[in-house]
Amino acid sequence: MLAVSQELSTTSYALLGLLAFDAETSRDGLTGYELKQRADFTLRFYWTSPAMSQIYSELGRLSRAGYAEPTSARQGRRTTRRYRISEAGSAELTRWLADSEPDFPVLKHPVALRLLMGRLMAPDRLVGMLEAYREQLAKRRGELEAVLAGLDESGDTRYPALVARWGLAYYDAERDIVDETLGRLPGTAR
Amino acid sequence: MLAVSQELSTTSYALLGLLAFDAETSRDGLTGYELKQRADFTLRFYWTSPAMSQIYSELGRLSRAGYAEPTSARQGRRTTRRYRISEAGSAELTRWLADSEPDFPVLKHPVALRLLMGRLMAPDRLVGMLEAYREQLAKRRGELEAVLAGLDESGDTRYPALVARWGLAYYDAERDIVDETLGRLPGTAR
DNA sequence: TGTAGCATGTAAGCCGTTACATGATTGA
DNA sequence: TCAATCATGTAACGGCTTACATGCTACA
Repeated sequence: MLAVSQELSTTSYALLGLLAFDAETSRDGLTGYELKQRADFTLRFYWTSPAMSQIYSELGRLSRAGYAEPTSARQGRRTTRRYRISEAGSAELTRWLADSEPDFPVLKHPVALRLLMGRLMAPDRLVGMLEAYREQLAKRRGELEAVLAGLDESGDTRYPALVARWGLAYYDAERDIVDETLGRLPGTAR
Repeated sequence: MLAVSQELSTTSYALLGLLAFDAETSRDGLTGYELKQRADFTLRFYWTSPAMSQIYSELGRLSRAGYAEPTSARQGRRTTRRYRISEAGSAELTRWLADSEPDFPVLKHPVALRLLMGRLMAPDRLVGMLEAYREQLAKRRGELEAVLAGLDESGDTRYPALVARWGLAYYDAERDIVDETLGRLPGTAR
């Protein structure tokens, strides 16, 4: 397909990046389903892991733009498609990384938002909310640690490992802030 | 208007929270324009500051739900509307804070996303990107510090102040992580 | 035999943005 | 008198989610 040079969304580039990484180790490419699994292991922590339906529509978009190449395989009356990054796709991804200026991160923090209105909450509810968040953080941290354990910090996954360490440090910082906030909460003698 | 009890979006509740806070100090309520300014001072750091057009549509929604009360004032051939939170709005906000479980925060981090694909970037471009981010962080931190300076840490703005400290600690942690990452980058003897 | 995991897709709809259109007030 | 700021809204559209529909494969 013809690539009418229109910028893709960041999520599209993120998925293209997963295809690019896969191309280095595998020959066959990825199915939409597999791509979703990779996204759950990486993108989820620093971006978003798109819904399955979006994965499929992005793969369609990338194909139409000529950045991904599908190979179809029949099985029964169903088609399984595997997608590989194309030459044009590699070039475009590299160009995007070289040219585009990253926006400042966007944080949507429902816990901090509620704390902002802490005056309208019962004190113990506030404490409970922060403690629940602390637990969720610990769980997330564990998941990310498991991801890091599967990465080679000096091989071809050195950058993903660097980002995983970033994430771990972020979760640790959040935990510390939660603890400090709990200590500063009025009426808590913790 | 009749309140058909349907949950609002988090952004709606955030704006309702700003109206609730205003009600404690002022009598007249806020215009959409003023609400946007409040959002830029608070919500921006932990959530998002909605576009003007969304502010107006949310105010319409809150009015229709009976959670906000507009007072119209003619001036020339134009109408200026001020919105106050209603009794029902206060009740609903309190209910939401008491009942709803906050989702885990969502972070969309374009810098970390690009670092993930660091292999495909020129080393000095990568360093430049991180240094630029470091500067943006310092700027944001300054803005938030200015906000905190206008808050009373033991009065009725104690919770906003708590959240501002949270934000400052977060920016500091990010700065530290950037520095550490720069040190771990291959080929940099910093 | 039935259910869990692999696999693909469409439709409807919400949230939020940018672009556009308009007008009032204040001060340089 | 011109620009900036205050002020309100509509239209078009993109990104993303949930709900829904469908089918294959392995295994308990």
